[in-house]
Amino acid sequence: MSNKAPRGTRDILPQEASRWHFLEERFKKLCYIYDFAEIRTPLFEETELFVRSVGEESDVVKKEMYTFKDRGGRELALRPEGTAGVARAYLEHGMHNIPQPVKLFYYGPMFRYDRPQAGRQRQFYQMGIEVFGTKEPSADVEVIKFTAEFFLSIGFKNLKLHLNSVGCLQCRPFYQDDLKKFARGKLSLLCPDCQKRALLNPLRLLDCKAESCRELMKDSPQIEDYLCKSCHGHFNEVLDLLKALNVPYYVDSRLVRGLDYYTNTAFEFISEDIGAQGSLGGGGRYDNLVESCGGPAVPGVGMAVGVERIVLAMEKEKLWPEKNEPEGVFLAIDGPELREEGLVMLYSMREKGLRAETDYLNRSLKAQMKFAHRNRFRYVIIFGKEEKLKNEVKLRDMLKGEQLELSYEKALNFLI
RNA sequence: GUGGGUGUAGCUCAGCAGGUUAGAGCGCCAGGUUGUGGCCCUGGAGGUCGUGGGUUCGAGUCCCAUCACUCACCCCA
Repeated sequence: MSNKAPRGTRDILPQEASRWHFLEERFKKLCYIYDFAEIRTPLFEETELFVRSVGEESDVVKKEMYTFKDRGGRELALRPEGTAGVARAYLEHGMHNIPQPVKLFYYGPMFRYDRPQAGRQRQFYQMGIEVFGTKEPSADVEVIKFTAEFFLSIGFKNLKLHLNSVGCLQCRPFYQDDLKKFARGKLSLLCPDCQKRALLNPLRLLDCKAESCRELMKDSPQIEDYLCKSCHGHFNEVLDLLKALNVPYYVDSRLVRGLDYYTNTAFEFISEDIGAQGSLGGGGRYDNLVESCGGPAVPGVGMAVGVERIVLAMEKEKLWPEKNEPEGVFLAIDGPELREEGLVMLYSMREKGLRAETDYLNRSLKAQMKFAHRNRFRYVIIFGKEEKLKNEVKLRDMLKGEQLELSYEKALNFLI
């Protein structure tokens, strides 16, 4: 026992939790406006689901999953991302047989065993949306536009939308091959990581951070020259629609994503000021995902945003509103013999829906006043011997510093 | 998994080159003010100096290990 939250996890204390509520509310409101319906899937799934969808060779599966065997011998894994579980649920409940597209949103914790750093934890929260059942570029745009609107609605003005197409299963292999060939010629000059990438995951060669590698890869083959006709057309239409909708974007031919299921459109919303892990959210199209989970060939497109990263970035950019105004009533009961009568008042205030609180430690009036002030109550009702004799209470406005004497009933009427 | 930085009170940090009872500010509690918050003053509570070894007459201070935090790589939200 160390009395510490496990590595890579942390507590969201009340002050921060209220910020999370704000984000959740905005997200859910937008989902309602865009007609996405909520789905809640389990926090763990069969390990195999993630292996098949996210990809056997991906880092997420190879080294970041929390896997375990339950008492029945089932191989399970805490979900490292949200899409796979939603796709599984889509299949399991035959949602491919209802009118398409099916638009779902989710919200909750994800788990990846990775070394924590700024904006990266082992348990982190994502809010995401998915559109199943259409290949149309307008669906990609729906998801991107939603994300752009979401970030705008919470105050971001400087996020960059990076956009790319990673092609499909037909055209991507040609590109990957040529990229490999290109890299092979310079293998000895590349950094050790890139030497591995050249063999295993050539697309990753494109976004190496080493300056020397960037220089070497400068003249590498470009994905856009390899996109097949349909991928090319798809991508261009996405771009046209974004233009028409005034969503600014930046075509980043080096943008690749780590989850194997992506096809065609890939995008990320990037913040400049929260350190190395600057992606606040991202997503793309996954036309082979449902099929590779053993279902029919249902196309899809979706995205997820990281709550911790958004909170971080909003702090950096000072997007959080100032402390809220004092509100509610604190009932200062001065004298233990008045407690019973006071509590009746307290609960009657709460019945009326007022934020009402009292002291539970038999503290002095002074201490109670201090507490009311610190805890941002707008009013204090003082109920002591003096008031009891006159059958009155004092109602103090903590903001104005004024107070008046009146009956409790009148005070209550004033407050509600 | 790899590398750098950091771990002293609830929080932010001092602690000089190893030397008696470990400090400050903020916060908390109480009093100054016989019932009234904010400002001011006084007092009080609160510390296994991350943990475990080692060096030394003596370790918060030096060494090693370990854990955690942090930043970066890898990768991603």
